[in-house]
Amino acid sequence: MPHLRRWRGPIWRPIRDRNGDITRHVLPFPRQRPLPDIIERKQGNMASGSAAKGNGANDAHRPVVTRFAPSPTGFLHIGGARTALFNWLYARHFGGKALLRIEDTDRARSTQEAIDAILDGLNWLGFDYDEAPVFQSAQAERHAEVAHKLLDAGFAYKCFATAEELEAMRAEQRANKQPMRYDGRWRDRDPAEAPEGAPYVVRLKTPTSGETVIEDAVQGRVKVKNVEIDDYILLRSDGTPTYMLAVVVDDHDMGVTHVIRGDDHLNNAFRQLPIYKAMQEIEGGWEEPVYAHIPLIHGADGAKLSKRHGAMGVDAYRDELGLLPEAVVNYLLRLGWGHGDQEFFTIDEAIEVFDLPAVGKSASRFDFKKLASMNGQYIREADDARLAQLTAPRIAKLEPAFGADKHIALLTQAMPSLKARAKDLDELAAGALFLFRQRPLPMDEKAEKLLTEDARALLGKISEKLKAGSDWTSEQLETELKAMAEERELGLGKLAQPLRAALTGQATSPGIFDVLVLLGREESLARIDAQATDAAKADGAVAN
RNA sequence: GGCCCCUUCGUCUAGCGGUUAGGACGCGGCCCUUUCACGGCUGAAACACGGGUUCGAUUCCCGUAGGGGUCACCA
Repeated sequence: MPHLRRWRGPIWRPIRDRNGDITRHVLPFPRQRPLPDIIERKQGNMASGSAAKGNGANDAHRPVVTRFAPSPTGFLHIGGARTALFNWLYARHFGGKALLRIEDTDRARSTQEAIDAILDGLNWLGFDYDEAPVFQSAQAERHAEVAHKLLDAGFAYKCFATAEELEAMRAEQRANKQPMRYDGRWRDRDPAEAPEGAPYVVRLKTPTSGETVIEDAVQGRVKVKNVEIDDYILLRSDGTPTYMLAVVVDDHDMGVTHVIRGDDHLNNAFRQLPIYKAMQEIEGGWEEPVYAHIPLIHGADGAKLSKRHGAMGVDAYRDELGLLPEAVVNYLLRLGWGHGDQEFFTIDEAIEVFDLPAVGKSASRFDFKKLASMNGQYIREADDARLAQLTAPRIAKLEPAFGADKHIALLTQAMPSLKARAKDLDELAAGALFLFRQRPLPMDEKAEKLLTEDARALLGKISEKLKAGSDWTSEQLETELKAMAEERELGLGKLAQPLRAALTGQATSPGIFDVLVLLGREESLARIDAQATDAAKADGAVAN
């Protein structure tokens, strides 16, 4: 038996900031805490002398801080949504902080539209964050500052190689089947040898011997030889920071203790660690985070989920697929993570039991069928009024006569019998449509088939009988129609199916007595009479 | 190609040396039934392969194969 809970609606939404030329987003949270709080705590840790000892298991001495760091070059897709979920759950589980950072250092590819979509998506899924989101682009000066500290302390150097030069280098490496990486040509060269005023990038001086070990909270112990890590770029020739520098600086400045992200970043961790180590040496207080690289989600065919591969924005799951956010979250939770045989979790249960050791190590495929099934379960458990609200706009698109204000009550009333038959909001809308159709009622093919001559004659009798009846209740109608079927030695189905066709224009619908009651006496009789063979038979639909 | 990661039913997963290898989605059957659903019961369906370690491997180790990720002045 599923343990379901009413989903609480969004608690926050993006708003625009008025000062400056950049439009910012602020999350109006109650949970906000001032930044100095973090800084003090971190310094306290330093003083206590508990040096960052590799990235062991969860460092109990540091309150958990996680972050979700999407780059706004596209919409929030399903893989990002799951990363966000895991980060959020982990923080909530340990009573820590969940933070959000927009990785918009690539100004050319970042768009406001994408930022809005991401915030909107997170909002829809129900994730709240403890501080206003950090915009990475706004930290550029800080990133450069760190780069210069690295430079001054000899952990980084200036590289004057031109783009053409590097391309030639790579071509040669490719030709010789050598690993393609920067060869460190400016690592030990005197900058004075560079042409006067030539542009340069700042590269990190990574260790050339030994190996780096990461105790990943999901992947376990992973080792990489340091020769594999090249001297990558920290600062571009225009002085702007690269992603590799920015993540580390921002994670440090935000006090992030647990970096939970897709395992496409696993290799990056080995490149980022040297920055922590260098900065730790330079100024201290740069404790390495715990890494948790979660496996990617693949499409149904096993290939990486991409834009053209079923990786729609989460808004499409809401708008186009008509799914409930709690179903999407629950499905995502069970992709790559398990808790015994349990399939359904309320968000509170998820917070209660979620932890990293139960995250699997292998990639998983996205299965729409299972998502749909889960969504059906959640629809059946969902509040009727809420479902009516969500369904109304979809009905309006199908039937112009539908008006939410005047029909919402009926829709809500019908919901209990409608929702057992739907897996998403579109099916709900389709199933509800007959209630709001105008006469003459359109008949689908199967309904037409049911309305034989005999059936139409029978409808006439039914009409007579029902007109004579007093109460228009489910019980009363059932009694009358069953009695009628018995009199005529017919199965109830012989009676009910033509009736259903006349009332709904379809061969399938909710229970016939429910339909009768929902439609009401007047409308029901009108629809029956429109199909019944009467004295004057005007073939087909007769408007009343 | 170098490096890194992964491998239980078709799919998502449970299992953490000894199990009739469990659950869920999907699929088949039956029941319920006025239709369609819902619900209930039930069936078919998996440890990639080869070596070790061990009294005993799905489980631990090493290979092979297959899959994935990553190698930018993108993030």
